[in-house]
Amino acid sequence: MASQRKQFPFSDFEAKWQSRWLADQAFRARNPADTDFDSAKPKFYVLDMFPYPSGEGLHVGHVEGYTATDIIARYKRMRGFNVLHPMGWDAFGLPAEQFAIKTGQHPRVTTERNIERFRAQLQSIGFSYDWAREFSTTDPDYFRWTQWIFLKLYNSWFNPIARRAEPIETYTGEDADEVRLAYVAEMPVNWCPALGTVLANEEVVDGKSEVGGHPVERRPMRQWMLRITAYAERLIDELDGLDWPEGIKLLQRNWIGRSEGALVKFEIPDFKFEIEVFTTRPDTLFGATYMVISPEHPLVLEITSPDRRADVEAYQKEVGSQSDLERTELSKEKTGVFTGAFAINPVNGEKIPLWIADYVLMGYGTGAIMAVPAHDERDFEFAKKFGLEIRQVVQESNKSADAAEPSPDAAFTGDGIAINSGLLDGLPTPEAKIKIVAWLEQNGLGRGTINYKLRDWLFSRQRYWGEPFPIVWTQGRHSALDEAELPVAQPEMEDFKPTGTPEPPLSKARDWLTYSEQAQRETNTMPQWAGSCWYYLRFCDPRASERFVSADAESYWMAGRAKSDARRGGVDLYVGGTEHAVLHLLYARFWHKVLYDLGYLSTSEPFQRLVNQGIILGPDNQKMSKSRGNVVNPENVIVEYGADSLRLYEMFMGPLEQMKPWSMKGVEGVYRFLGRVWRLAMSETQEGGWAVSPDLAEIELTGSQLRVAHATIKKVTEDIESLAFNTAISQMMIFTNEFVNLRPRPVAGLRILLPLLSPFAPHISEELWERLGERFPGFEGRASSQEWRLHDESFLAVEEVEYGVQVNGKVRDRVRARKDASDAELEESALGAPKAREAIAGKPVSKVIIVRGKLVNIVLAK
RNA sequence: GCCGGCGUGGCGAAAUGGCAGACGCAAGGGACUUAAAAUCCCUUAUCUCGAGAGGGAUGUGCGGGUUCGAGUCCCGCCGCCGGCACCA
Repeated sequence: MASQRKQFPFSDFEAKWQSRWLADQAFRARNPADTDFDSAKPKFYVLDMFPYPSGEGLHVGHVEGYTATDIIARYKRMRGFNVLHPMGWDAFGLPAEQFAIKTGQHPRVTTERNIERFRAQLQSIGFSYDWAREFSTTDPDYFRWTQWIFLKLYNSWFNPIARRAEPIETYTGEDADEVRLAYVAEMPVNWCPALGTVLANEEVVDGKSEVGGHPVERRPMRQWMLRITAYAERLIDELDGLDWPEGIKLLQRNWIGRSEGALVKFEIPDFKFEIEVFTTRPDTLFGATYMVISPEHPLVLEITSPDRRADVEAYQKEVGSQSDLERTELSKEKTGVFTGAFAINPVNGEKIPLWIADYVLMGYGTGAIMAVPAHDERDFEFAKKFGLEIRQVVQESNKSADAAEPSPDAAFTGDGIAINSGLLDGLPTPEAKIKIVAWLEQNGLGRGTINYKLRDWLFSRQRYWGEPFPIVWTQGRHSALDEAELPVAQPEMEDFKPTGTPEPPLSKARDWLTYSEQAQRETNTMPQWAGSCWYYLRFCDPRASERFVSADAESYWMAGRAKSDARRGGVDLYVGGTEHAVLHLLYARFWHKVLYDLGYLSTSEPFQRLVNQGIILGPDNQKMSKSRGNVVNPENVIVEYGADSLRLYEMFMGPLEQMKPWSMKGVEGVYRFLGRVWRLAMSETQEGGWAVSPDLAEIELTGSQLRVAHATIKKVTEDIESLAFNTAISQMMIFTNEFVNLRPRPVAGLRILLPLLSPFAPHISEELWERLGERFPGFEGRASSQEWRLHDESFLAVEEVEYGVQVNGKVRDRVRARKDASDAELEESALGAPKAREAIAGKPVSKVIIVRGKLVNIVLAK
């Protein structure tokens, strides 16, 4: 293909337009504080998930989402919006650090080189970013404010009454360190020896690190945590107003994992205390025949009777040595041991045995459960194995009492009618829940509560290439640095390899470590998520030096359409991959809410509308991967077919959100289409160059040409609004096919087409617009700076419409009718159509249904 | 196992409950050309009747249902993809 004659000389003009756009700052967005700011224009903030600039370079998956947002950005500018369309780099991260360790080069060097390459690649596709706003999360001017936000978290607490974050000074309790949104805790964490760092739960997949697939073990370590659990409720509730895919909202809801239930106190008679359990089925309390606590529960050894001690300790040891993967092995049989202790079931005073078992997790609820084997599958399995009593207390509503008598061979976990349950007998499950919770509360034995699966966010990493914490330690106590001391940069180090122990690499920087005679710096760094948690805010005002973003810029760009509801606002359109459905999007929402609570932001949600682009598969319908050798490099596509073809193809492949395979033949198809657009305006000269076509003439568009033109304006406009780019392109193909063979050819067609095409294929549109302007009037300025033209409905009207004639729903014939034909006329002409008459075959017609402009359905009597 | 999403020609796909397959790819035929490339035109869901012109039947994963009318709505399955995974 490369050797073939080019359809159009894209390589002669694509780079030209790219450098003109840069030189002219053509896509510069003005802030309210700028002198040339136009306050009459509405704003539109359209954002991409900024890339990690890896050594691999840009991927076709990046191009997909970035092209979609670029079309929107260019379109909105033409519709008269003040458009913010920025790009930057999420450049802290493990790959750069690991590459640096391997090669001995400083991560800053490789990071800068990768950024150069990414920027050049993005510019070679003609994206209309405001490059004056570019920054990297690794810039000290940026991470200074990342650290500043950390200090805000550190110096705040969540007031459960007001349900929002407040400055720590408003906390009246004894120890502020217990409630800070950023805190230090000794807890079991995911330690990855191969990477030499701890990882967040979210970064561990199947017991292995998400990056690199190295084994991860659990070990207790002292770590920085962020109290995201305080926001669990709001993070769920405030999803409601967002224009996000329902599936993504659901993923977040499930991740946060809200469960309504009750905390119930079980007295341990041999000791002075009670153990509390969380249950979602308090209505089954009468069926609780034993109790299980997690092997890691702090009270285990205290309650264990002397004769059971050896067994219990052995079991704890066994469980402790297991990896997460082994422990959660699904097919695994239930294990556990009896502690020798008993608990009292508060509803009936029964003494029930207290076991430990690894199916009860310390991290969820209270780390203790009441076991109701008749109505919980796990408890059932456990009870069967260890011969514990199974007592039925809920009866399936549609079964008779006798049928429920014999011990069932499976747990019944659905709703039903309470039986064998004293005061609850006869009540349906939902009512039984309410009644028993009220009873527990009256008797001080428990209370209704809501529990969340979400855990606090493990926020420290043992890495070099990340934001250092603005924290110093003095005699074992942490304290915050003053804001004036920011940024805290990493020290220059020769050796930033992991230490092989949980000691972070920064601990090797002796001079840097020493803050003062008494105080030493915190040596952990922040995770990569930190930088991406607020970059969309910085884009509003990337050079702000007095504040993380100036208030006027923030309130302008993040404002919502509906002034009545502060929540509705933020980025107007955010496009990226589903892989960030829970992590980045949850973390960013959390930070945003904290900053909102503290009064720094004007909206409580960062991203009003979210769209996920689908994955692009290799030509073999498999996920692209180096090992499969099916990776398509966008650079090669640009060389062979040009940037416009790449953009257009990725939008033409299918619906944006759908997964779809790559096809080079498909690229050639849109490339040929662009060739036809080119030849609409240009003809080849004797010398093999191109000149404005002599076939072009100032002639009036015919009625049918006007109809196609306005149908195209309408379709393209509507389809851009609904992100249905594939069908917008189809319509422009129809338009082009209509005009390409006309001689003479009305130049007016190009005046309509080129601006429509310019958001999709900006280079060719600008080039043709400019060259046509040398011969014809009406091509002033640039294609991309024309006002977006709207269609005129009157041109779409047709004189005569063809109707399908159905008999009993089957098309038998077709008739033509005047546009304004009456229903009676339509019916008459349909009944008279020869094929229809044949199908009717003299049978009586019971009714006739007319769908204006479409069809007539003749329904025969049965 | 639970929760989502998706099943339409040879392929990517299109279709406010209203004539299924627009647009593109591939394939076949033709025009132009010394020839090729490029370009342009025609055909192309499946089966079937017909010499032909032109008909007929079937068809949106499978089985039911609602409706004058279902790819689209409802119920029950099957398959693929994604997420969660002992969360009490």
